[in-house]
Amino acid sequence: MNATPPTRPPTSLDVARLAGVSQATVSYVLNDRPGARVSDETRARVREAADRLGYVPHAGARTLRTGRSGLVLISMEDIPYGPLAVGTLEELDRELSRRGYTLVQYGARRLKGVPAARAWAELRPVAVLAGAGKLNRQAVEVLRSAGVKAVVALGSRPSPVVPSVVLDHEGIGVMAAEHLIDRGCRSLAAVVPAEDGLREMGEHRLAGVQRVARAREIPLTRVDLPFHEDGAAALAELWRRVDGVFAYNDDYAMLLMAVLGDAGLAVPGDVRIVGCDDLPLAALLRPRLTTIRLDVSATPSALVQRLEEIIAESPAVPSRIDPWTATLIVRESS
Amino acid sequence: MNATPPTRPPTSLDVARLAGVSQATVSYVLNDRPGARVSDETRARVREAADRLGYVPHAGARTLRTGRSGLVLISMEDIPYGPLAVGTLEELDRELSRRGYTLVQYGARRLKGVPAARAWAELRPVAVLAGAGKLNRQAVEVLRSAGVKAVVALGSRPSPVVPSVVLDHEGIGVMAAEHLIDRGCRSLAAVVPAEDGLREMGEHRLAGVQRVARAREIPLTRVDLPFHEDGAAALAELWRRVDGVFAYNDDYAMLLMAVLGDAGLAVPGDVRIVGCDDLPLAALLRPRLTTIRLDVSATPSALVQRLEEIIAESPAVPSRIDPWTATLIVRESS
DNA sequence: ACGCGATGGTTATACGTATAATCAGTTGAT
DNA sequence: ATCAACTGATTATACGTATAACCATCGCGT
Repeated sequence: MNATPPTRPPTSLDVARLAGVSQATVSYVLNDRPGARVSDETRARVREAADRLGYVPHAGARTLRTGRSGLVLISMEDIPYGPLAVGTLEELDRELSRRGYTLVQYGARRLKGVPAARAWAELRPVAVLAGAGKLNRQAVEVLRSAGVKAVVALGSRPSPVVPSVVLDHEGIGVMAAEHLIDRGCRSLAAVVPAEDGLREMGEHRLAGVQRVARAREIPLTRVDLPFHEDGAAALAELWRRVDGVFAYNDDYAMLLMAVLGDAGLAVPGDVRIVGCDDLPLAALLRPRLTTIRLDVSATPSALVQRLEEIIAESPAVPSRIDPWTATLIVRESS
Repeated sequence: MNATPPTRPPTSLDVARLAGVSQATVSYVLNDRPGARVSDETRARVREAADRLGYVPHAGARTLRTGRSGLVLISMEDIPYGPLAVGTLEELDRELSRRGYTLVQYGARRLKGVPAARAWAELRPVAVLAGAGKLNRQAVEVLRSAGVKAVVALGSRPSPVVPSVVLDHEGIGVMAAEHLIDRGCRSLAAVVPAEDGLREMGEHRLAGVQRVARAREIPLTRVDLPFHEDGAAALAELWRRVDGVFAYNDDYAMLLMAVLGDAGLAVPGDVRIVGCDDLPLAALLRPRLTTIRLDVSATPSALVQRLEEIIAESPAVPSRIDPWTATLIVRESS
């Protein structure tokens, strides 16, 4: 059954023997170490031997020897999966590997705080990007003492202890609320998704709406909504008491518009609605959906450059990176 | 600026010194090695010392010593991101870590074949799950010779060389086509998304439709569609020539329904439409959308168990795992 | 003839861990 | 009183790599 007998993977010493040189020479050649004096002929012999054996260096042994791993760890759980995040991640990967780093997504979803930090620290990465929620002071300390140069928080709010990539959900809520109030709304509602992965982001967007509503003295109703027809329909009376809704995103906005239509309420006549994400589909609805578009603001190259600065200085003080900008796109639903 | 001076991370030897024992004892205690005879008192002292120092084992050194890494690598690029995949991945992670493995998503998006395999092999993982497209025979050979026990392909078609997790897009196309023809359609169209991440899956779903259409002698038009209103509207005459469309997924189906409505065509009267994914939103449209729902068929625990079998036997012959089952949900649009 | 700087390598070592092999005490059986 | 068996540790080593330090050979100017 087994195609290959369980033979040991070839090492640099095996390559050396086949090429008739010392192991050190193999290392010098394959790493193209500047300053190493090896003849072109020997270089060729070594490369040839490595090829024939299918030699692949042992990353663990290398990090053990050098003390560095070039690994950049990112925990996925706080990343909102969508074309935006996936695309950015892909470019980030490309850019990092161009500079000799290796981007690796390491779940550890169930862990946070020190246990999560210990799991990451085992790999001796050079940088860790993780949700702000799992990077408390002690966790950062664990990473630091394991030699992690850059600890960067990802989250809706900047971390008080380390540099942060801030996904500014609060700003989205602010933008939506100000628009609705400017349009004349005097009683607002804001949707918070009931789904696990979305709720937290919903809370942060809500917080933005809240801030504006309070400042301009407009009543605000929080609506915890599961993504079902029933959930929204059950709140029929609520929709009669408000004249403006921030629906969290376009999907929920479309759900709401369907329900409101069934309930005999006119959009935007009775209720104004704002979504978020600028889904192509949202522009096709009647009325066309007002939404907030998010664009990546920093090029991956700039992001990685900033990361390298952080690696170099490994600052333990907060600073802020804003990876996207929000733009209001006014259509017909508001 | 630097919070901590660049001091070396603590090693098991540091722990040993603080606890007043040998390094070997530390290893025995912290790994709970059965058969190791260490008094409870010493155990406590070692644990205490490890805690105080914030000791975290060096995964690279451990891998070097033991020859195994417990790392399970999965390449993300061929995974269609959505609630289904993300949820499955999360449970997979949980289940694997329960058994002492570490799931890691390693991009290497830009690479395929041998170069990709070399990048993965450096980490000396115990298993690699990657898109069937990047696992040619030589790549598998590289992984094998680097000690990778289980090589598993992910893709729409089973790999001819290794066990595969088959995301059966073709089956989806078959299901949609048979339904439409059974409903009386005599001229079909199938949408293939023009977006990079989706096109390939679209082609496979199309292949399923094609097979059925050919067998039942029904003409079929392939429609390469970007996700814009314009894209679909530009094909206005096309929609008059067909009476059944498989729209690739619910998003495209909704796009189509909007466009067809504007063009004065009735659904399902003039054109029948089938989507896929069973989005909650799709059930709210008028007419309600007929769709295909995908459910994970194998529990993560069963999947991991199968993976462990593969690790144990490391077979180099194809076999097949079907991670989902498809169910047709007939509503009003067909 | 001699030293001397290149040239083209080699030898030796350390990184942190797991584990086989060994050893010093202590206990218990005869 | 003696030896075997057990307890609770220690010593020594190997894993694969990178790199500092060393060494042999050669060409060449004086």
